Amino acid sequence: MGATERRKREREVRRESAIEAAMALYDEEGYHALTMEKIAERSELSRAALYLYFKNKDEILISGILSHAEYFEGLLRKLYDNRETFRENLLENLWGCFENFFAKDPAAFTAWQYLHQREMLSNLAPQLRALLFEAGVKVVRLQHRIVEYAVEQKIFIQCDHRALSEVIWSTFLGIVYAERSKNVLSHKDHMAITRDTARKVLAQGVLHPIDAPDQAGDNDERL
Amino acid sequence: MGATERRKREREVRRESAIEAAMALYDEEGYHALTMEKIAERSELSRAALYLYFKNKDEILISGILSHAEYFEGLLRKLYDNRETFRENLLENLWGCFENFFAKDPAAFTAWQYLHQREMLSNLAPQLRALLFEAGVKVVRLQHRIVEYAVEQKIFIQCDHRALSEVIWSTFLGIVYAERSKNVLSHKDHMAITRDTARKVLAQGVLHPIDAPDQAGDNDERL
Amino acid sequence: MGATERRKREREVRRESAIEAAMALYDEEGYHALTMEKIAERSELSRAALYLYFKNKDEILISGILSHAEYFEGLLRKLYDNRETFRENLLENLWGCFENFFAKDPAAFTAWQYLHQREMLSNLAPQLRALLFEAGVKVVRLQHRIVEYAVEQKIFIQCDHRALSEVIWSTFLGIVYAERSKNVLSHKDHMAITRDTARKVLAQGVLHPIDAPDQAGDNDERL
Amino acid sequence: MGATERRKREREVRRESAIEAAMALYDEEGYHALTMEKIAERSELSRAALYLYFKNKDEILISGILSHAEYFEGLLRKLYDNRETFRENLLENLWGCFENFFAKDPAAFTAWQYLHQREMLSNLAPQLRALLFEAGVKVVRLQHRIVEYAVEQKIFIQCDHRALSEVIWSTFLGIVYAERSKNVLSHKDHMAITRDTARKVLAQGVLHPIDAPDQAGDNDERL
DNA sequence: AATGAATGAGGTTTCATTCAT
DNA sequence: TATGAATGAAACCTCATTCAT
Repeated sequence: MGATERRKREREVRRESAIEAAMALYDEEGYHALTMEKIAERSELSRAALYLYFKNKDEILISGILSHAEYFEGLLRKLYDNRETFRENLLENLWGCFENFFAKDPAAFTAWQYLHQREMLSNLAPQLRALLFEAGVKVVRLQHRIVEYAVEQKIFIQCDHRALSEVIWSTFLGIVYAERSKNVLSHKDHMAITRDTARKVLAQGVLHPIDAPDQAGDNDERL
Repeated sequence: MGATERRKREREVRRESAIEAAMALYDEEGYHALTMEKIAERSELSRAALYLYFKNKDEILISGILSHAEYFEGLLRKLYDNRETFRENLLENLWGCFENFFAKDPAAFTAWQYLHQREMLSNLAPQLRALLFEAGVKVVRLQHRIVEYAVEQKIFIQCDHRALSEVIWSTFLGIVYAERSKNVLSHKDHMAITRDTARKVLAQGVLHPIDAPDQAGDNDERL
Repeated sequence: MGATERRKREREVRRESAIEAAMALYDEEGYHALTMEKIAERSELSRAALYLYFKNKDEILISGILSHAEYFEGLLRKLYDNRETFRENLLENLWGCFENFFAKDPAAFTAWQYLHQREMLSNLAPQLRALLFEAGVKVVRLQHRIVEYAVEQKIFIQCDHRALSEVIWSTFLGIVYAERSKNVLSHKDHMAITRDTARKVLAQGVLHPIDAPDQAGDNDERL
Repeated sequence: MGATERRKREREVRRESAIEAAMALYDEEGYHALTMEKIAERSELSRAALYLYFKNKDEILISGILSHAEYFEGLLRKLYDNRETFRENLLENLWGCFENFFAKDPAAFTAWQYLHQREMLSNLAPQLRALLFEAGVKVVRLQHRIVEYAVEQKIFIQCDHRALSEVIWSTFLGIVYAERSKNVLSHKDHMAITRDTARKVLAQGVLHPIDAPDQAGDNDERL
């Protein structure tokens, strides 16, 4: 029994190490350069062993993504459950969820988004596609409900709440992608400024102008 | 002479058709599923013929991307050259450039952004990487200069112009990526609303509040 | 343990069989007709399996050549170490080394010489080129030292020892090449006579005529 | 008529330039790296044009070789016809023929020998093989007859004349091959010494020692 | 449970040769 | 006569996955 337990634990450890390896490789070289051999080497497992823990290559990446998504879902749920407490800070905190989601594992974040793209989903095995899809729906719904509340409460500007929800997410997503291609011009140190600017711009654009006169000057404090 | 001319024209046509095929396939199945065989089949050329027009697979995609980028650069340059005319409409028009860039060939737009990602650039042949990089630098610089002007002229909010430039671009980029993954939840018809909302939010967030009291109400008209 | 050992042995056997196949094919059809498919077929391995044992095509051939070269080096070293014992028989024994080197694996001998040609070396992957080059330098040096000793000791004629060394080798090499093109005219049975004649001529040309009067008559016995 | 003549001449010029290109490439990169494209480029003809002058790739090389062989045959024939005049100088002059054959076009010489190898001959189209074979037989026969005469006349040592003929040729051939692989160790300037040594050794080994006492000292003058 | 070995399927690229003009 | 264009055939190599042990 103790032995069975230990076995299970060990199994989990190895699964985890495979996932980590896959994610790191995805981050460094991209999806199309991911090979079982590299994953095996990096995780110090044999290539064949990977098939003991995962049905196929995609499952490795997707396993990692899904557990990461659960974490994200947890963050959003907590925010939603306490929506009444946060009120004016809802945008700030939603943005914080995204940052958190990203910061915890940037590669998993990117992979999550990457695999959700139409053309990637369509290439996946149906079963994996379904899993990913479901997870996506869950977090999007949750996020929409948060924004819906904020719009109803006139905390955010008045408009279609789903659209607004997408816009907030997109702003964050765009920043991440832009950073991902910014050996092109900007400097590392510039990224922090960019993100900050994004938050500011978004706050000014999204938050309902309760006290119009104050707006311009106060932005920093609100978000 | 006519013959030589016709030959050249035909050659161009076939190059074009290969590029189109590659782009369409990229759009449908993603970079990693792109094969010479599929490109050949789709463009009704033989696999070997493709090598008459391009040195290798990546060059096909990148050729398409670069000519598309030139178009984009043209748009931005025109905007920059006429920046004094546009003034208050600079944001609207910059966003319009992005929309235009995207609308003209969504697949090429996506490929452009995709290949600019760190891990993709690093996997490219050095020569192709250089081409792509250069093209990227050009448009980014141009865009930065436009925003720089708008910030100086107090048309946009006061802040680091490069950061603001990235934010505007990121917002658009994020929208595109979000749409690209939205079999997940939203409907086609919803996308229009989302984009519109993005423009609105961005305008409110970016444009300098000249007449603070009017601001909230006027946004719709301005952008 | 036994299993690991057996695995290793099996691995060695298959490597060997691939090398043999490659060498036989080289012998029959020449370097430029060598293909992985043929090697695979002949060695009863799959094409992919060959890549388990060797990095690429050339490595197969060169592996065979190098181990063959080591054998040759061993022969030369033994001769050099016992040079004082052999003395008058040094030429005979040097020639014997060549014969031995050749006889043990004629195809490997030919391949060795073939790949050492300028134009072939320059087409090889740098790493393989280096290996081959090194091996070449080793045996040439050793051979030069043997001849150097014989010249110093006035066993061979007085002249630049490196040049003389080359000449002895060249005579043997030339015979091999000539035989290799002698479906042209001669008969198999004629080759033995030719080789014998070569030895005789070389002995008469190279050995120092200590007792001039005896020389002509004694040659046969000496070599 | 003049026109026809001119055409023919032009044709010949282009054939020649193709052959030269092929030979130069063979020399620089080896047989297996020879491509029609490279030949075309170097000879400033189009790839298709090459097929107007030659039936296939091998024919280009072989055409060059054959005309070169005719030159060699001429040299040998002259030597044979004047054998009675040359007598003691027969070896020297035979060696001279070889040197001449080689010096006039080293690449063609090497190609000649290379294609005569068993495995190369067997890969050639039958018709080309026949041509090459015939040419080979011609020169070998001639050379054998020269040596036969010298043996009969007791100018050369007494032994099977065909074997001796091969040995002389082999010595020269071996030198050429050895030089061809001598980036390995020796220096350019060393080659002259080597060749000279070869001549000396061969002379001492082959010429009949008419006046035994003189032999050792006189070698240099005789050859 | 674990893994070294094996491989079929498939990818990119090259090239001798043909053909339409 | 000359050639740009085209391609079938084949080469090298890779990799996800299976299998025997």
